[in-house]
Amino acid sequence: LFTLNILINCCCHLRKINCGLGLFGEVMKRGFEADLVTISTLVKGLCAEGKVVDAVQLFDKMSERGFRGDVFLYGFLINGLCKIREMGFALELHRKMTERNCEANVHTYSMIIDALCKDGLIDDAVVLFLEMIGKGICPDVVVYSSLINGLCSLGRLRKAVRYFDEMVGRGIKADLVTFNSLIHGFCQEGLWKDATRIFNRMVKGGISPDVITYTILIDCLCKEGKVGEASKVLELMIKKGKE
RNA sequence: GUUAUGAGGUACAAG
Repeated sequence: LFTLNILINCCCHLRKINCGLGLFGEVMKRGFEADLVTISTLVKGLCAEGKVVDAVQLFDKMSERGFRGDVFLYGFLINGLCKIREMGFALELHRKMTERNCEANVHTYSMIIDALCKDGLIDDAVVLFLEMIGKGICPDVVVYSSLINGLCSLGRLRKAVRYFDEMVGRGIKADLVTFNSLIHGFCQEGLWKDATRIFNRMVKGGISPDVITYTILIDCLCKEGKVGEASKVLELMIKKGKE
């Protein structure tokens, strides 16, 4: 069975999930029982090729036979469903997971919260966020950044800043992605001065801007017609790159 | 011994 699992994994890496499924069928016929790793590997492979629906079906079929998944397997499925924006199914699976005594973790919540934010369903995301805290699961920088990013893309900057402060208040350090999201949010509203202020705060906090940070600022400044400012940022970037 | 140095967050452009 270990051999089978390794072979299936090879198929997945080669993006040949059908070969993996073939092996799986062959071995099942010979009376072997697939285990958690077999199913997880197949599910992951299917999701990687965008065949999320097949992955869910496989999982359901195995579940009928008494198979029990773990948080990781549920995580793979939820990840797949979130990527294709099947949030109804993702939420349902998340609920089922809990019912089956498989506790959700920060990753499963994170994937769902992020996907809801991307769909502009911030309020639903916040419900999940509160539910998570209620269960004693601590949101991390990724969860907060997802919310902040979601709020920023809707232009709800006040709220975004509130979550930022709440996060810092909890002792969670904002990272590069968090700052990039905030800077981008302010830029989108044309508030490039505030964006620059946040940029400076980030640098003071010891976080080095990356190419994305500079792209956000330069893009925004150019679109605002502040080409002079933009070239200053560009120069700064080049100078920093040489340090 | 296997999925597993494992699953989650940010820009522009392209499509």
